[in-house]
Amino acid sequence: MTSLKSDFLQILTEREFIHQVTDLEGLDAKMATAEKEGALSAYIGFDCTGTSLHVGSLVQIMMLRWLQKCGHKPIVLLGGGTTRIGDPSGKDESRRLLTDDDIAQNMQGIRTIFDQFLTFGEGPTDAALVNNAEWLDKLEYIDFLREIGTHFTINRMLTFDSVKLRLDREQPLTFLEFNYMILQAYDFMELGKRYDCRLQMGGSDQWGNIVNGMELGRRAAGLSLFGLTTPLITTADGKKMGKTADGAVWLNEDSLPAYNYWQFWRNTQDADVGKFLRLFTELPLDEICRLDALEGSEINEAKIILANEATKMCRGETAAADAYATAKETFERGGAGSDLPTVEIPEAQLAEGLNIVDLFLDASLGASKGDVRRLIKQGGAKINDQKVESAELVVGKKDLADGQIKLSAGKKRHAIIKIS
RNA sequence: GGAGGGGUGGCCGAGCGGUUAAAGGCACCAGACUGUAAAUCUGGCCUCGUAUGAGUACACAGGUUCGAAUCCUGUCCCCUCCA
Repeated sequence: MTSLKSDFLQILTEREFIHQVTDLEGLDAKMATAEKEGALSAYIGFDCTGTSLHVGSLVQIMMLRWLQKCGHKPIVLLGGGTTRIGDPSGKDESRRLLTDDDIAQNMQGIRTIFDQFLTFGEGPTDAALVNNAEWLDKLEYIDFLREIGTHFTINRMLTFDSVKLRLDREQPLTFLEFNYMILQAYDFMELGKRYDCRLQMGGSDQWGNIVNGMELGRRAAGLSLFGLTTPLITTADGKKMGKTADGAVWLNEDSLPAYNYWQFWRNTQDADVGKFLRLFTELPLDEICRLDALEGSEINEAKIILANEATKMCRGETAAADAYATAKETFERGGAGSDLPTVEIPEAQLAEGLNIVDLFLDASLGASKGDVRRLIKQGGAKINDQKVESAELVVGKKDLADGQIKLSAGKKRHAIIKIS
């Protein structure tokens, strides 16, 4: 592999962040100069379709973080404007339109995530958070068409995957959605003009959109722009990363408690440990190399480090430490750590006695009564680490140990019952 | 506009009058083995009931029949071919 002159691209390459780059040498030269003489600005756009982002966006966020570390300026572009349209890329049907209130609320949630990963401010390498509604909402239709629309041919737009997918399947693609790519291209140009932003990064599905933006920037504003995409991150068994059966792995504490976030990383399969350490932690590569080489049960050490590092970055030092302590207490000593999900029930109710099945349901350790009964029948239900033998069991105050009751469903799911 | 095919459980997909809560696969849950891996094996996987059982369910609404996912009628949606 050729060695790169810029720290940023060197790191990204070594850690396997890069899928495609429009002009690697050109960009490398530019970044290398910028690293000596002043920051280069680069941006990644994020949709505001939910109140949080999930692990799928973490690769992009990590790139922005590295960018900042290497002395450049990361720009987080929130799609306050474009989310009003909805990106058709990779979707075979239209999404329902979000209301402006939804979008505003989603932006609020997403913003807090970036505060964890980046340093914002006014300085040359401080991150900036920009909302594309700032310029998109103000567009005048005819002016826009004359200024921007002339640079796009329908012939070319029809060749884009996002469009082709719909047309091939005879799924409707509305004119509204058809415009998405133009607006994203316009974003890039606008950021180039306003913030001297030269590089757009994104997932591999954004390649087309990014290239469009570069071309528009060149034609309409004479800017020389660059694009870079990351590969789609999959797990060793070929699944899209970050989607578990219970749903997405969210980055916001409100959507997913730190303990669960930690557990997600801790449960990484062996084959993915090295890859994840490279992408989602900032440990030095030789350290990662050492950890990745661990075999047998020793690799668990690497998984713990992965979980600690990833959680620290996303949720902060304390949250990571608590999650780790709880995991240690629960799994290594068979106790009950304080970070486990806790449910409070009134003292009177417990004094009367509660059926074990209902208790499990209250603690969200089962989907239905039948589900909990099955669990008990198969020997997966435990109360204070004692196997529950019968679904008839009535739980009362006598079961309190240290003022709480520990329930377990299988080896990994635990909950604490406390008196309110 | 014309002709044909189809809509089944989280997904894929069999069934085409009774033995069908519905084969098989995937996903998921538990157990065993382990390392809170992976792979494998075992059991489970609509709801309620300890259970014999009951209630819902095969796009939707009606009908035929002792009995319907299976037959008929209407409605909605999808696909393929022709114009």
